[in-house]
Amino acid sequence: MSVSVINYHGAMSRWPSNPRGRLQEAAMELFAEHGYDQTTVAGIAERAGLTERTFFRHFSDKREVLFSGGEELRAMMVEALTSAPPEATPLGAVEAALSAVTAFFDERHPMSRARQVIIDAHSELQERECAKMGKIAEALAEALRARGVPDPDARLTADAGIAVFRSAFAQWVRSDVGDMRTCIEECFAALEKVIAQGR
Amino acid sequence: MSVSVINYHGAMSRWPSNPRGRLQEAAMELFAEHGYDQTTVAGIAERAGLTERTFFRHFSDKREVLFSGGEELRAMMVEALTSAPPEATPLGAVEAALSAVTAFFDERHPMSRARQVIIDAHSELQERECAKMGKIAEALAEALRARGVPDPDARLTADAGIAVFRSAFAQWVRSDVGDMRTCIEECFAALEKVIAQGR
DNA sequence: GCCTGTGATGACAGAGACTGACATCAGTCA
DNA sequence: TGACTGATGTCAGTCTCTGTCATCACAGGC
Repeated sequence: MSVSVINYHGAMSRWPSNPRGRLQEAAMELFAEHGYDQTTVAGIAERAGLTERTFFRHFSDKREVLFSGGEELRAMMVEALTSAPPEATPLGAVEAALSAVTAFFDERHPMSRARQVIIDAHSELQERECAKMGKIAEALAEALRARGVPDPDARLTADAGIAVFRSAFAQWVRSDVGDMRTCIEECFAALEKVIAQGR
Repeated sequence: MSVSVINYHGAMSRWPSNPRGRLQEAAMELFAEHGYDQTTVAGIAERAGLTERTFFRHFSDKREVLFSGGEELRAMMVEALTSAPPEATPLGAVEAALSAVTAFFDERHPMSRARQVIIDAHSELQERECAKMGKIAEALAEALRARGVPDPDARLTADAGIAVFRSAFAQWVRSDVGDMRTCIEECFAALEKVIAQGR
């Protein structure tokens, strides 16, 4: 293979710059065109002008190419929860964490929708998404514990927040307006309502 | 290979009876002895007196050998939710679903603990467990919709129930008494408390 | 301008998960 | 007795993922 492109140093190089991004782009395209399991890692790498081995240096496995943004999201939420005012209730702190990422989503509405279509079509990918949400919930619970909220309250509040997030995201990704903040507010209110109704 | 055992018809057979159970047992043993990723499917099959190919006829993948009980659990919960009195609140119906499986767990405390040790040691398995919980949540949400609860309430109530279940299970599996009903009741109360505290 | 890392990549081999196709065997039923 | 069925074995093959080593571009010191 012999490719010549301007790399991130502005110099000529045999290798294209931003290999991660190129791999993600190639993967999205191929998953959308032929489906997740009809796409091989070798095929993704080839379209990105790289090799299979290099793919696995950038992503721990085939699914991860669709999910590597998750760490950033988690970090934003944990940061917001941690820096919420000390007098905030556990649920208030979780609300702050959710509010902190609304802009992140609103900026990515079309991409999120395309990505969700792919995920919805393959249970392997749904599994990974579920796991990512679980990791975020665990991180939020840990951040609540650091604020002095004991278990099981910390875990329950974090899980409730993630439940709100999931419902809000489902609503947001289907809608055309793409206002994540409103979706979150509505789902928060709905959760409070169904709990207040009692059992 | 030539094995002679009394099969489930009471007759002599070349094949041991209950191949599924034998595979599950062999897998639990090997996972506990050598760890999940140090154990090969061929190794599990060999200990069960079967072949790798037969393993994959009984379980869709390597992880599933630890999780095939999940469908039973889901069915019990959906059944209980569906047959809850029509006047029950959404949260009340979900509580009925959780109550319906407490005995199931109390009967399996030592086995659940051994299984959890294995799962906690491997993120691949945690991912599958998370996905199974997600499937149950989806099934409960669907059962709530069938009772006339619209989204996002149905989804949120189901997710809240699963959050309670997860916290309760974590508490139960660590405790020595093994009273799942009490754990669920406590976590339910804790959830209601943190939500009532407001944001 | 040369020399020497250092980091990213390619090339290659191999283990292990999983699938498809076909053969075999035990039990069943006509 | 013979055909049928269901569960299994056998074998070949694809794909995911890993370890190892060679190569190349770039950076920094001399």
